[in-house]
Amino acid sequence: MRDRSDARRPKGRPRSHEAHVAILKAALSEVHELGFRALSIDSLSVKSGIAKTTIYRRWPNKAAVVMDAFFYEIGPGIAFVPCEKSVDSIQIQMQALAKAFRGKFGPLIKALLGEAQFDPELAEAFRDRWIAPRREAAKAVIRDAIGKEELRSDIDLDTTIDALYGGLYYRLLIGAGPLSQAYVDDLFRHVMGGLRPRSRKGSRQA
Amino acid sequence: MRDRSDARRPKGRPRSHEAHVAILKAALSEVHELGFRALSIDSLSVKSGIAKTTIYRRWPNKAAVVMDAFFYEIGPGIAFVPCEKSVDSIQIQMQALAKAFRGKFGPLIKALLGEAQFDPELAEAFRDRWIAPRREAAKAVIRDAIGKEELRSDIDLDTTIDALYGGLYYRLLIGAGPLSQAYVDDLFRHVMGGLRPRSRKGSRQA
DNA sequence: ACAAATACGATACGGAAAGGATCGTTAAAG
DNA sequence: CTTTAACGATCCTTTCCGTATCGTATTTGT
Repeated sequence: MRDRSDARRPKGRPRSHEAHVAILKAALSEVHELGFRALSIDSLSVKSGIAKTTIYRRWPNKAAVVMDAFFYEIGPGIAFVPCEKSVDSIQIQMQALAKAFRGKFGPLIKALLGEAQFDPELAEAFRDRWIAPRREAAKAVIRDAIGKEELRSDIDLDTTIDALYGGLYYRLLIGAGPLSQAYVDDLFRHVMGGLRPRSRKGSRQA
Repeated sequence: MRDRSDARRPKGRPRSHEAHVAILKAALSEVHELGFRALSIDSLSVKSGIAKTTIYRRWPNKAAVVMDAFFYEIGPGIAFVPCEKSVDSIQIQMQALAKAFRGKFGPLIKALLGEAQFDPELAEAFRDRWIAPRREAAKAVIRDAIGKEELRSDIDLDTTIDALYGGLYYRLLIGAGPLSQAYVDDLFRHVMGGLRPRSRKGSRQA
């Protein structure tokens, strides 16, 4: 009996999906209750009831497990909701991201980014799977906003994103102040001021 | 014989300054050559010739050692140089910081900030010793700039700093693009646009 | 000169965790 | 019923952490 998928199943015993999910769930509960540092492959093995060797067959280290667990839990993630004014869509998404940072995903993202400072593969995976898709979505919204003349036409998309979101990650990682709703609005307003087209000519920069 | 310092020396054998410096130098060479993760108290002990017990008498863990080593090496750090236009002073300082990030201090700061995600005491020390002094200096310059009407008078100092520097730390820690000179100028211009006083009235935000 | 206080070096120890190796068992395909 | 590959159980080595012990060295106070 073959699977209905087009790629036919390889020969031997297939990997257990139950085991996969059990490990991810164990990773989530451990990382939320005890934190990333206290989590170990050994503890995951005990908690999930899956042998340590099996975990090592699938992931190279605990950071990779937690990364998968993170995406397993967050699913499609924080998306942009369309608004009449595209800049509103950006602001709302920034608030949603900040809210996620304040909630249970904050410590998780902090841990993954912290660990990524020592693990190039983890860093690349984080960029590819978390950062890049959101940046692409943001670019589309910014392009829309430029098209509607809500933003200046001469801005650089990547720099714009960095200016808007840099402060959020800065506060998350450095903790120089709360990631409150008011702060996000402040940050948005401060940066936005320079991104809008000048309503009058003059005041050109050097 | 008592020291010339006003606070009289305590009774017993004083701590060895040579040992102190030897450990910091060993920490620097290890962290630059092998990286933070490969460094251990044991390896520091071997490299410096100082007993492990002595190291533990002075620092709680390797992160604290590396933190002290970092400040030992960077000394007064990256300061603001006065300019005729205060905003130029900010831009120059941002370039200097980015240059430090690109150089040998980049990996060091990455490691300290990465580790700080798991070590609240380290995070606090990093904020108090690295972040806070620079933010204070930046605030003084921004106040000057506001006084000279190079910047709007209604901006918030903290938010302004976050908007300007958030992108730099974002790129350092997430690595979504190079920290090039051109990037820093771009970031500065993008954010600055909204921080300058409007030369004409109108275009007020909601 | 001598006692008290304290740092230093050497050594040993127990524990946690990483990461790999072995091997008998189990679930699929042909 | 054979082949293939995953699984679970177990063992192992290595590294590092952090602490404890103890004899030695250096300083202050009397």
